[in-house]
Amino acid sequence: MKRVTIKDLASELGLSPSTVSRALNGDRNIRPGTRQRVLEAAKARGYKPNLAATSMKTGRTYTVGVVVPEMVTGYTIEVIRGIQDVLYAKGIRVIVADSAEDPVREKENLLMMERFMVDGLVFSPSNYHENHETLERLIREGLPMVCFGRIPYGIDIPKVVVDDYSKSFFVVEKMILSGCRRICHFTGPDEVYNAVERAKGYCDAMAKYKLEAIEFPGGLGKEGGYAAVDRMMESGKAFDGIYAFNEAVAVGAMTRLRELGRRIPEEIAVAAFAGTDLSTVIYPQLTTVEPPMTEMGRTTAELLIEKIKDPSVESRTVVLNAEIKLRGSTEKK
Amino acid sequence: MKRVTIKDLASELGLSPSTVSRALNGDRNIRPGTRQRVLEAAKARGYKPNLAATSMKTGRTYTVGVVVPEMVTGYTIEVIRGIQDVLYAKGIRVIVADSAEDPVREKENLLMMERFMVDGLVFSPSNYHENHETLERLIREGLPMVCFGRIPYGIDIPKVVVDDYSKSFFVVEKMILSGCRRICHFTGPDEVYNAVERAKGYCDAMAKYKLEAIEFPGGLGKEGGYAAVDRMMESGKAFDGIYAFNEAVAVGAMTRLRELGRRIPEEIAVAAFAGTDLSTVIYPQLTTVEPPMTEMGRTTAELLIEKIKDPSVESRTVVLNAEIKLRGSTEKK
DNA sequence: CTTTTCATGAAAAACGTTTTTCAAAAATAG
DNA sequence: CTATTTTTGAAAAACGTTTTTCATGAAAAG
Repeated sequence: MKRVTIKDLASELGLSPSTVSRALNGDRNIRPGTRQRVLEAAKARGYKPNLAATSMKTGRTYTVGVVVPEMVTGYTIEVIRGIQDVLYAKGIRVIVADSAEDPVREKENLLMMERFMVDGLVFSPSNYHENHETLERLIREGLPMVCFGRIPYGIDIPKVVVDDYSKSFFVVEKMILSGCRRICHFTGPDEVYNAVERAKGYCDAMAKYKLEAIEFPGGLGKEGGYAAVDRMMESGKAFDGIYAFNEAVAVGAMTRLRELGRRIPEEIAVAAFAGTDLSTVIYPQLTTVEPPMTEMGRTTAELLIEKIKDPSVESRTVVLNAEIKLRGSTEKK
Repeated sequence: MKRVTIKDLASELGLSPSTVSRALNGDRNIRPGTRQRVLEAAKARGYKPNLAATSMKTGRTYTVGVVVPEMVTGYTIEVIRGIQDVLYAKGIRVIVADSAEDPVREKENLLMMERFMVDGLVFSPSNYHENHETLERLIREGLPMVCFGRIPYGIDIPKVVVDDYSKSFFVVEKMILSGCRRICHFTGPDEVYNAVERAKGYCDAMAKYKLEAIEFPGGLGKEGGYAAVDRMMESGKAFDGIYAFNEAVAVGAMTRLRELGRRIPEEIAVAAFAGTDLSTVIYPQLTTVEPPMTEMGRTTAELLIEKIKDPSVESRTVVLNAEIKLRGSTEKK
């Protein structure tokens, strides 16, 4: 089942391949009648351009890469869907690779995207300082790149983020206003930009109300949250609230709290940044700060397209609004 | 930052491009010393083959498409990771598109993959009878294709599945043996192959113990499970067990049961097919039948590679073993 | 030595486009 | 009508590979 080429169309219509190419690409140096004939024949014969040939000629591959630190939380998936929405609509192939929170794999992924000759790259680093050389080399060599969510440190690059700091501040403040006094923070890894910002927001909110800020490392996943509860207990201090780096940590914490017979939110309230569907399927439902994931993906893709079209555009940072969703884990009835 | 080509290497080494190509591709008509020199120069100059040019010549794009009915459950993501594991290791680009359970989008996705000139396609249909014409055309035109999980009806194609029927049978039997007598089934959509199989397994298990099989439509998501509980209540019959088509349906059901004050598993036990991480973060933890997702993805990818290499191989069906995980939602302490 | 075989590498064609250059035809101006 | 401009489309080159064909020189055989 051989694919029909531009030459086939040309000989069928008694035209030259160049004329057919012109007609197909909307070049204006062509008689409307001729264009019409070509377009009809193309449709009739089911002509589909050979992307490889087009790539060869134009130097573009019509492919972009997406490298993300993980792919298992609903969070990232939603962002990816947003990216795909925009790019697929433009006929651009999207290749996603997941670094599994491992900088070594992340580097491999970046190099793979380079081998794949992507026209541009969406990158969300596993942490903010690893793989800088690779990153800088790629940018220096002219690969258009946009970051979202987690971002690297000290690199001038377009990015799409939410305001981790102030949203953290506000959600902690809400907890305080609803009666919590001894709130601790289960932090994310130090190497994650957002973790640092969220911790700052927490500390400043506590400071505003002259409350003591206490942190326990919570990591990225539920195991971390689970363990952090134990460390919290061992500290000997009494707490009536936990603000977790993310949803998974919060869920792990809640599991442990339940095992220990603590009632949520009566004895201890729980809130977290970055909620997905998971927040509403657990009980009690989790109070969260929810970034607009799909929109984030869409915006990221648009920024990238902009950058691919004109690599000299300055690196914009788009800050999207995250919504605070108060739910059962902090709201006593 | 121009990319170095085979020609650059050739002129640098005083060889012809063809010789360089030979050396790079392990052709044996070349003196070991020459090959060595070429390989070293390639490494030194950072030569990376232009994939578009290679495609052009070989007719392969080194790209495969993956079309899945949804991408939000951990289920599909894990399978995708398995697929990526295998294909990325072989330098093949993986392009994933999500049909959002919509046959119209699904068709668009299939056509998009065709435009993208994928070398092969992994396909998991949203339901078993839509888009048959497109599917059959693609296969007829020689596109290598493998299905996993959900499968289309009446099409001879390699596939990777688990034994929905017997696993359903066994898990329902376990519920019966642990004391349940009045188990109902929250079914998946009739158009999904697996839903039909799972329902059969349920019915046959009930029949074996001379128990009445009663079904309520549960759909694909938690909303369906939530609503099904209400329909179950309205039926006026008393139930002490729910076997749900999938995890999301079970979770929806459990949410509603909790609202109604029913204790799980004491008053009513719950189990479901296809568990992810979600099963263990809810309370009580959910008894599930867990297909080996990543392995499923890996096997699917291997079958596809086989089919791409030799399109004439017969269509194998690989049945993987799913594990029954008994957890708190059925096990009374 | 000559002839035959073999190893090695050069030359050139090809893949399907896009794009530049150019020539012919048509339209306009004088 | 001729001269000039504009429109239209053909021809050919190019993108970076792979692959086929061919020529050369060296080694082996006679």
